Amino acid sequence: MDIKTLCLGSLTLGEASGYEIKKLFEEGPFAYFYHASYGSIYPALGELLKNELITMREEAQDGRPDKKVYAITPKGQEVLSQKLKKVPAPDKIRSESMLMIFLADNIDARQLEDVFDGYLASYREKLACVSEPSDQEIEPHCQFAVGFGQALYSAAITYMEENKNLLLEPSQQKAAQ
Amino acid sequence: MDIKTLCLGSLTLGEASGYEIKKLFEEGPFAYFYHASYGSIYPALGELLKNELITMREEAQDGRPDKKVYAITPKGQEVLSQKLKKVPAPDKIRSESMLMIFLADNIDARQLEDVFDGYLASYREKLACVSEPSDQEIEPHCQFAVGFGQALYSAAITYMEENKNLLLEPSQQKAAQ
DNA sequence: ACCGGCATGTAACGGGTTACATGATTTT
DNA sequence: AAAATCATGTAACCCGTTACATGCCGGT
Repeated sequence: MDIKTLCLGSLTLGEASGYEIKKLFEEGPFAYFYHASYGSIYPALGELLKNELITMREEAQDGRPDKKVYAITPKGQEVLSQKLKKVPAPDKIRSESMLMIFLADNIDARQLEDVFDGYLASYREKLACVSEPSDQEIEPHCQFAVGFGQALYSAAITYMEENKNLLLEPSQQKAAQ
Repeated sequence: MDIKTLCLGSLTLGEASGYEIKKLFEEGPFAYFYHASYGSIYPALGELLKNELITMREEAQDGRPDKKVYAITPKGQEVLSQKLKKVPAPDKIRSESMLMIFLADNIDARQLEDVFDGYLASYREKLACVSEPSDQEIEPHCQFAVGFGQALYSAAITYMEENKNLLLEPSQQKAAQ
């Protein structure tokens, strides 16, 4: 499952430009399960267009640069359906923040607190972003995805708030076993 | 933060072989925030050894192949501390399962249910794995990491169980807004 | 005057995965 | 007899990120 599939999939939700697709997975409520940079999205759209899996229409905007609006074709729909037929690969996560917390012995307390606070702040931001009411009507399965993100972020925030002491208390009291 | 840093960091927890490091991030309680394959770990260890950031000792075992046990050197400790000084990059997640759920319109109900069930099962497995009591004494910050994983997995499982209907009910009843 | 947001792209570089190769031993 | 686990390693390949390049418009 590569970025081409991601772009194709995004376009089943409606027309969009490369810029908009990027925002969807960088800032939007769906940022928690996938993301991609311009350097992969624009070339992907180029190839999809070449293979006629999508169409492109240039749209002039006032006060802003033109944009290229892409839409999926029937052929693209078919290819997408085919690509989605295989079993999904297991999740791949890479969290440097958690790695640093895990390796906390090797960093000083000051920095550890910075990492912790930054991580917590990032979750609060993500939660806020995923929680802001959308203007559009949301389909049930998108609602499911959004709610899933909310649930995860909330759990993370709560846990971090309640267990900060485990990490940052100088007197490392241990729970009696 | 690359796999070399990961290996170096792992070795601050104690000596280990490449095989053991892989298991730590593939099966162990820390599988949720990072992982790496042999194809990256073995070369990484090779380079670290070449740079004298780690040492290697071959250990014969009965009934099993020999293994190469690596340990971090003072120089390695220094390099690690240095590498951990920068601000951690934001988390990178790639969940094909959630992407498929998000694109549920493009797959048939039967497969969607398979994806859902598989995803839920994988979370249950992970939770079980992260919850099994360790034989070793755990440092507070490792405890924090383990607890974090538990909290996230639990939240995911609960959410999925309670909202399966959002995704799989044929009668897509919507909540009144 | 400058910065941030909108908008599209490219090219080099690197990093890691996948697949292959090998082999002993234990479990089924 | 086959499959799974332990154990190490290599090499090709590919995908994606980073950084660069460009430019307009609106707000401060």
